[in-house]
Amino acid sequence: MKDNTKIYIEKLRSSNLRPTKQRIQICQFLFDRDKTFHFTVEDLNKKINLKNNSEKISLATLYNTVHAFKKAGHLKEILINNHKSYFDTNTKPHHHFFSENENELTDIPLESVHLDKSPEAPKGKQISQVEVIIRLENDNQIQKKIN
Amino acid sequence: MKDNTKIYIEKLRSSNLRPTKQRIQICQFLFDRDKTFHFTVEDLNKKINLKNNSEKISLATLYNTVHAFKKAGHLKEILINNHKSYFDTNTKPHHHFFSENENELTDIPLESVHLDKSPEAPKGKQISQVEVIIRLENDNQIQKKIN
DNA sequence: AATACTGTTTATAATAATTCTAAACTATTG
DNA sequence: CAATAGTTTAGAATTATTATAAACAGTATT
Repeated sequence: MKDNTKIYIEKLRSSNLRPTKQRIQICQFLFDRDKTFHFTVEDLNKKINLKNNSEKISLATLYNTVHAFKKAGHLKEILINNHKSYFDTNTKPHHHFFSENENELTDIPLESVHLDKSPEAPKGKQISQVEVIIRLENDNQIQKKIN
Repeated sequence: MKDNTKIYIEKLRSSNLRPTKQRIQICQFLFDRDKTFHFTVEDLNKKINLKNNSEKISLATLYNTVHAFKKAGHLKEILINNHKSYFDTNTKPHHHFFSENENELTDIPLESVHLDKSPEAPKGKQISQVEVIIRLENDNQIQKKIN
């Protein structure tokens, strides 16, 4: 079991965030993974405070930290439906599937979407981001059986 | 001053909605316009109840009605940021600019955006909608003056 | 037109996600 | 180690929305 503490302390320092024990713990929870992790703050609260037998991290701290990480570019906020914000450990630009039935986000790799036509920004504005959300619903069409 | 009342009564009836005076009034407010109208329910509440010297329409009714209209296909819900739902009188599929500074939506006509590559839906799912949100920020780059 | 039926409106309470507040605490700097 | 400035915390406040249940209003039936 390797200890990434130093790495996260560095990561935090370089973002002008003091490496407190809460932040380090959150880093480990969020970033010690192979796969991208999608979550709401409420998710994070449940999971990080259930899993850990150590002291609880307050909800306010989770909000603060997640926003600080977002500001620092370590998390991307994905602005989706139903008055919930989803956060994503994958900060590279990418697009999303959104399953309306499960209320769940999945990444779409950047390279499997391409826009060959897009409007210019209005005067005084510049494009800061282009986001494609492909909404999915359960396939309940009549299935054509072949056999 | 033409009276669209009958048209709206028909519209409501054909959507299985009783033509109540509140609903007719909301129809007139929303649909007696040339341009597309983007609004939140809170917006609608302020505007419809300020403008009118007639009796106030309760917030709950505005929520009910807006959702009923959405269900009936007369409004489109656009799921944007900050736990706010914007509604749009333009129900044709189209895309949006979202100005981060003003927190404001603008339509992008369908034909000025085109995807020439998009992923397939996962098994058991079908694509219900593709939405492109182009986020804008104020252009505060150094302006190159030409004269 | 009176009746009953059912959908609708309303004020208010409830919920959910998030932000604010102010006091206690902790990392950093000198 | 003391001063200071950033951080955490519980709890209150806020915002958008939905639920509730009583009063009300269209509609259909007679």
